[in-house]
Amino acid sequence: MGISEDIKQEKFKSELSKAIINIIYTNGWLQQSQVNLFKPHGLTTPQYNVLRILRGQHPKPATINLLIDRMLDKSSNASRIVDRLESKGLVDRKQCSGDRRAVDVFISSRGLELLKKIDEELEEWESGLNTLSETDCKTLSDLLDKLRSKSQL
Amino acid sequence: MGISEDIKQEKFKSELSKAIINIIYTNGWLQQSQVNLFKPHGLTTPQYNVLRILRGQHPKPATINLLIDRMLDKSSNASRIVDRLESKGLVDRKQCSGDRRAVDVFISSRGLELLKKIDEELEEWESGLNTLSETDCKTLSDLLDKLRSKSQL
DNA sequence: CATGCTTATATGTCGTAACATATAATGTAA
DNA sequence: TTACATTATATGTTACGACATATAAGCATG
Repeated sequence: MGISEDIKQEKFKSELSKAIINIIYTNGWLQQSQVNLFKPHGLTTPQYNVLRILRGQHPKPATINLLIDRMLDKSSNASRIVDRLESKGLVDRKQCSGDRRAVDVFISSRGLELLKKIDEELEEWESGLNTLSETDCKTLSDLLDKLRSKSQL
Repeated sequence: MGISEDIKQEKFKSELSKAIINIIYTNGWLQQSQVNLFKPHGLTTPQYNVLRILRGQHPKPATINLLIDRMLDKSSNASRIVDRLESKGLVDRKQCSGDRRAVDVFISSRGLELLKKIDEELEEWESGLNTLSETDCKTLSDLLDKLRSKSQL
């Protein structure tokens, strides 16, 4: 049971090409299982990530700019993601006192509760992923680092 | 230069958690560099993938259903992706003779030319990624397979 | 053949990424 | 202080994934 069976492709152009396809496929597999975890709680992955950043700041607020900085995929859509969290009552938005251009975003108590519940499930989820030893994990991380290192892209 | 520096996070909950974040980050890094390659040619990644499937069938057509089957991320949006390829003159759509519900999609000669050009660039791109040995690539693929194996997700 | 089920495709909605532009507040330099 | 650039956020557009529904054609069973 490897990538070959999973995507029903026997031959690959090279070992590198196979490894790259495997990274992309494994990423999809990971993301999908997280989506399945968030969905019953009415959250998307980006919404969960924003909530987590806000909890990291709690009880201090975060500006939209701070959210953009911290979101791994730095998009300029933080504003709309906060819109949706706000309409679900998971965050509050107030005009920033110091800078009237900026907006202070706070996680609400409902947001904190939801996050707590989800994070317990995430904990279980990760402990279900026990197929790799510590050494395996380190090797995997090192190889990924190496793949990205000093290549001319 | 590893994932720690890249995402500016020193501590991770576990080696597994670090490896997972590394997979997601590396995936983004790979996807982005492919997007940069396709963009000058006016193609998105899904559009490129559909074109490649069509070339695999050439000179036979593919139905929308076949495209859905082969697209790694099996969405039901093949129809709209073909719309966009058609409006760029890269594919042709004809009603299927045998089954009037189905549609035969063909890659056009312009589509074939474009794909040829892009694939030369992809070749160069992959050969720029020469930081991993054959053995490294195999180990990496094996570890990813192992991560996905018989876990209870 | 008529009825109903299934299949192939298309279309509509929502949330998102990526990108461009708009607006208002702030900072700066003459 | 006025004019201009910059910053923070919001909004608009396009393409997409995921999902639901619509429509038309084929199939199957009576």
